[in-house]
Amino acid sequence: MSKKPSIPKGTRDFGPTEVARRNYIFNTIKEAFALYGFQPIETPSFENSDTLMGKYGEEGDRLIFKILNSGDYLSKVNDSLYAEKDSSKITSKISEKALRYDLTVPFARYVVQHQNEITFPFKRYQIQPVWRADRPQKGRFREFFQCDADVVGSKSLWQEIEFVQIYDAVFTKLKLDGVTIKVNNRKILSGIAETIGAEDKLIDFTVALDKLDKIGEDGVKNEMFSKGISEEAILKLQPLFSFNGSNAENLDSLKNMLANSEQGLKGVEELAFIAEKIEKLGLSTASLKIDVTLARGLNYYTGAIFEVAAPPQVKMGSIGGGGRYDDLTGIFGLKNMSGVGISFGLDRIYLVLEELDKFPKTVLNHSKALFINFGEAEALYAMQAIKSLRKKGIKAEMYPDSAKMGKQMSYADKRNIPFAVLAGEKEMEAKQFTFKNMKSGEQRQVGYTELEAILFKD
RNA sequence: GUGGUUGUAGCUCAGCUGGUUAGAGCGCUUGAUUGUGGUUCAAGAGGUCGCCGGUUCGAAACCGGUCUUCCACCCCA
Repeated sequence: MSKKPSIPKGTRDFGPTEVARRNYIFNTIKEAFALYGFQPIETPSFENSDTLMGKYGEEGDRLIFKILNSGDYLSKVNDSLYAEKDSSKITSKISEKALRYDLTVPFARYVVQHQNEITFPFKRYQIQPVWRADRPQKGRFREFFQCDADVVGSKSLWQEIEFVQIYDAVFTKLKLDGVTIKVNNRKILSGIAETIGAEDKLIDFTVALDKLDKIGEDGVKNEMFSKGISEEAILKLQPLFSFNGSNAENLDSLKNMLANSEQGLKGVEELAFIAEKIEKLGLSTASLKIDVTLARGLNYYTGAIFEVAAPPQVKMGSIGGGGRYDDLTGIFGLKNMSGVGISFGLDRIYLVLEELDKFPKTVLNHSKALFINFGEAEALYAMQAIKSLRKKGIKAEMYPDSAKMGKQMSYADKRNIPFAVLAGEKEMEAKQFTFKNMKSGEQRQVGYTELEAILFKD
């Protein structure tokens, strides 16, 4: 027992069924990305620490996995620094690389580094694992996959519209009906903060507002108050708590509320553009909902903010998110490069599809036929047939050992291989095969041509 | 990082307020059935009770630590 090996907290092994199902999701997303004109790139699993550190806030820095330097890394730490026992100061001395925390910042780094080779607007997608030194929880892992698509180099709001359509297309294809694509705009949030005179508290304000679903109206107000937002300012927010009309109605109320904020009105206008065009284009199974409390996510969003909520019957955090960031590459020295992107949370989508039993039954690929092994001469006879079948693209295999027949048959049974093929002395003499349907138990003798025909058809 | 929770056979789990040889179902192996799996029947293998330490005449059970699981908070996909 104690010798049993294990894997680190928050990581998982994937068996054949899980891999098949994950690939099914990956492929669906990839096809959609490609269909909308995105091309794949990949970046290293680890980056230089200074590329990542400071990009996700203080909390983010804590959650980044740092990679210890090679060699005698402690030699660079002088005695006084060591004596101070300040972990963050020492970290920068003993670790210069870190595992990537998301795909957006490495992408920004990529764009800046390759700006002269890239044709803008640049549309890329990227499906790779990311790592967070978080404490695991439902749908939260320390290693998980993100599937991102981003466009840089265009300010057009049509990109936002494209992304809403991609979300709809992917979840429709996955048969996951009833997802809600929530959309908000950072300019609206800033506008509200401006209107109530709490501009300097924008982050605290948005973080608290984002919790409305969870802690309710009073909870949000209390949290804002405890963060130093005045009671008077909180009173002005009252209209926000009764936003349950249609998108158009909500936009109207926002317009009134933000009448004195230029940037707030700009945000309303942007949202209205997106909502109106989506309404005219139509969505298949998803719905678009304006949600002014949507604020979560990274601080670099400057325009649209997206978040996708799973169908209400499953309890799961967001299964996708994204937004526009006018100055993402600015942190790496490339100005005026607007970007907008979305992300699919593969691992969570998996959990949701599993819970709702939405995976197709045929996702797992297995052999069509198992040839029973009766000994060296018979195995060669079988292998010749298998070789021909494989040339036709028919998946077939032979049991590798000349084991007892019962064992070979039960192997076929357990692996859900639908047909068994038996060829011993008698069949070899007659140039035939005994072909058995594992489900019905029927069996009969056939020649190779017929064998191939049946297997090809089924 | 904070609070709670979980760990017993390959898997899912029983195991009383501390008491002698730790159980069940499923799975596995073998046989009934030397060219036939799924059903049935019979027999069998498999556990230093997560790990380390402590209390006790005696610990799977109680205490401490540690790792792990799951959940909530912070934060996030």
